[in-house]
Amino acid sequence: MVEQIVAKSNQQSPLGSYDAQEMEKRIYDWWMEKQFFRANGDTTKQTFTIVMPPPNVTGVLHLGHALDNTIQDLLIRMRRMQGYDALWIPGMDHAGIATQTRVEAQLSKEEGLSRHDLGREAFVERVWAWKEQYAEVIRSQIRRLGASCDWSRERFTMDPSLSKAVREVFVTLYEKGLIYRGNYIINWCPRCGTALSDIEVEYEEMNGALYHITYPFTDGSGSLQVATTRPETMFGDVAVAVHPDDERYSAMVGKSLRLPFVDREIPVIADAYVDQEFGTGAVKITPAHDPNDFEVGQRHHLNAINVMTKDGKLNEYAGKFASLDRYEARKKVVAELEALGILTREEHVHSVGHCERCGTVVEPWLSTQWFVKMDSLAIPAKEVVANGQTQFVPDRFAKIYSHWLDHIRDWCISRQLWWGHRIPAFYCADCGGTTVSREPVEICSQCGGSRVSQDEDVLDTWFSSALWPFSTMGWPDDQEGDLARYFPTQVLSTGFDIIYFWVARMIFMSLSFTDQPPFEQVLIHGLVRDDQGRKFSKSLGNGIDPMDVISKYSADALRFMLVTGATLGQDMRFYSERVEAAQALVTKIWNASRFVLMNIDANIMGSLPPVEQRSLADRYILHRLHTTAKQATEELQAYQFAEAGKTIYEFFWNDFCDWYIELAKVTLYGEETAQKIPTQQTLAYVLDQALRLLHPFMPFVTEEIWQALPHDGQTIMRAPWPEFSEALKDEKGFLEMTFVMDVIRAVRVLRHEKNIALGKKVDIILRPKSEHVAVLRTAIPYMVRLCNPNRLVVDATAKLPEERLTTVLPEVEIILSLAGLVDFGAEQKRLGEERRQLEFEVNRLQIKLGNDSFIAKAPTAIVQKEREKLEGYMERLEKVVAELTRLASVSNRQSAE
RNA sequence: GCGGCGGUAGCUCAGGGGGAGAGCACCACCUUGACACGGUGGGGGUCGUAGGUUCGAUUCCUAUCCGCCGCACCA
Repeated sequence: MVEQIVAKSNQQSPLGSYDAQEMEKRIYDWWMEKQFFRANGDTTKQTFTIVMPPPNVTGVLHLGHALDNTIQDLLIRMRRMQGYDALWIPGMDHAGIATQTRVEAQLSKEEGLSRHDLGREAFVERVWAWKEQYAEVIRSQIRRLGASCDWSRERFTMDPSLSKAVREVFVTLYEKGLIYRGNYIINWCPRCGTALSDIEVEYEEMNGALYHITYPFTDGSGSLQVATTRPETMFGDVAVAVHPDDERYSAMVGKSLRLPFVDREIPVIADAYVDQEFGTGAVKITPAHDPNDFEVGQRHHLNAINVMTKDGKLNEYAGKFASLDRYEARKKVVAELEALGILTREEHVHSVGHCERCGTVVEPWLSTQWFVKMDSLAIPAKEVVANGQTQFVPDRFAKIYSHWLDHIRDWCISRQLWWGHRIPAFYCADCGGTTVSREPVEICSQCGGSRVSQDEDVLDTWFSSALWPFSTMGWPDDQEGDLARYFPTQVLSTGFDIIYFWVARMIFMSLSFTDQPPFEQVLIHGLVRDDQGRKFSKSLGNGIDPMDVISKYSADALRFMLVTGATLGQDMRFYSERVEAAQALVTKIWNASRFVLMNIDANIMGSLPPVEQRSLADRYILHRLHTTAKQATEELQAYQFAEAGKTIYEFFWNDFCDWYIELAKVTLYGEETAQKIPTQQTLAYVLDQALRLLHPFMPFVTEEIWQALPHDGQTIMRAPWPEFSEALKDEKGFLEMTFVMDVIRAVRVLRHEKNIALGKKVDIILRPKSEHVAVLRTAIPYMVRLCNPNRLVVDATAKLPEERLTTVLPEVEIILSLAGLVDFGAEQKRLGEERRQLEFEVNRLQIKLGNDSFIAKAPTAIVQKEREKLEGYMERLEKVVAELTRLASVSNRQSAE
């Protein structure tokens, strides 16, 4: 017994007008209040975990963060709906140099003070205040994006427990001999006043000069010319090197040269490092200011003379040039050497290292720093990627990763900053001993003296970031809770620019301290660029604030645009037109949902109508829904976000809105009441399921609509993900409806070509092959609504009127009849064109099928398919030719009259 | 120098051995009771170039040109 319910077409929709800003805020607040983001620890469920790459507390999020977070949220939401205990850990990074620099700039601007004026303790307090302020800004931005991360587990790299992890790792590595302190040449940023690691230096090609300087021999036997780009470092020269095989210089090896200005005697040495072809073939050796020279110096047991101060000025070793800035000094040195007639110059392009943070030219500088010994750590890190335990997506990034590890050098981890994790090393003023300790040290471990002080420096920010996947889960203190349950994580999503900085380091640290790689898959996405393909940068002023985009459109639209804007690993351009297109989809979903809500009765649940009550259109849309769910799920699980977005988009817009809703109107607005309930049920069911598929892309609008629909459960966030069910597969219904749709489309095309407006009724005669008669008769109500016939005849042997328009589909002839309106000449021309095209296809296929090697070698399925195509074309051609023949005789008769 | 990515419709991008797709833009018609951020139709591409493999190449291979990006060297 089916209760008769009449659709109330004038019923007020529970959905009002679409107001993204109000709605998105309200829904996010509600989600938070209900704690839907919390991983619940349900042990009957499998876990799915992502740690969010912690944004720097320096400032605001950009579109790259928005993309990264959307990808993660998409995955987390899908997995949560699939029944996983999904955990997404948010947090922030203290970003040592960057944050300190920002606070220093603010301090200088607002109070005219330097950090030294304030003192370390007071300055660090300022940075904490800054951190609190920006952390809140960043949190609110992440929320506006709709991120369903577990805020109850938010972490900061300088939280006490994470700081403890840092000390634990440092001390352990030290004890294993993998962390050491030493006097080595490092990259120094004179502006930031700190050491940098190799990867914090960015090389840039610059126009410079290669200077040839003549150094005289001390014995008066002439001179030797060296070539250098950095004459100002000559005060640190301790030798001149030539290649051992270089005959020009072989007699000079072992002799002494006199260094101009400072009159120091330096030897000529032979070292294979020298390239005979370059410059003069003689290199001045300055171990304190060039990494290669440093090595040469070590090999030859030469002293290293540091001639520069921390801020990039020459020191007392430079004699009268002391206290000059390095570039000022270069000018003066060059001028004086020129005046002495012992310098010449040639133009020279070379690459110069710059500080990644501030752009200052870095100085290779000899100083005492802490290092991580990398060779042994790199081996397992390479191995887990090589053996597939950890996969990069796209996998080409694995090569970049491995290449880096193959050529890795020790990691300089000390930074001469105040903001960060203070190095847990303590030095004794009495015995000079070093104590490295997890806890504060009062007494020297070596001499028992009490005059100990902690190392002034802090650790590289990336040292703590490297521990993020496990330090956020309670390591080292709590290894039974989250760590045991949620580690290792499943996916990491990040940009290719931090594969070395972060991804590689997390992998080797996790392997060292948890014996597991930190994630199964690493998704690498490209950069978001501006509409001209340029990087966003402050200097270009082309930045786009994602929050502005959300304010103008919606987070749902921004998310959809970002995540469908490019293939993973590929850069994308940001076009507001594309956000508009995404917004159009959001609006379309909204409006279609309003239609559904207006047309279903209150007690219609989103359950399916019984099979026997389903109309052809119902069967069609259900089949499409389930193939869409299958395809989209596969695509999402393969991280093909753009493809998945497109799959769902096409289903929703083309199949559901353009076709199904229009077909549903036939029953909803029709007289046949028995069909109304199944139609309503189908509408509600399909919309519900489609919203679930869309939810990871556009969480807000889907939640809002889902709440308005009849539903089970509290939130769409935890509604089960649509599964592809074989029971709903209905290939036959799908093909039959598709056939009907082709007929409808053909009628519309014909009407359009002949300028017969849809409002004008015409007689329509369909002459299908006998096996299609039943389907077409069933579909008469659809065709009545969508083709607007005066009279509609479905009959393979229908008698045809003289005045008619014909179009031939593979299995059916379509005839429009309209007395007095047919232009026989124009019709001949139109069908002539149709014939031409059909002949072209027939010809093409005949050639193909006439090719013996095609028949012999192509897969039989392909051959079969081509044969069927040929058959179809030939049948159609035959009918078109017949109609043309008829038209010819009619027009002959007419002209004869 | 080594390696990678990209070159497909006017624009932005998918796709990928069996006569090429989407969005936007464009043209025509349509204010039909969810939606003009809409509907119905339509035009538009020798898939960078040249070879090769193949029955068949836009897709695979090689070379080449153009654009972009890593890495290394650079006295």
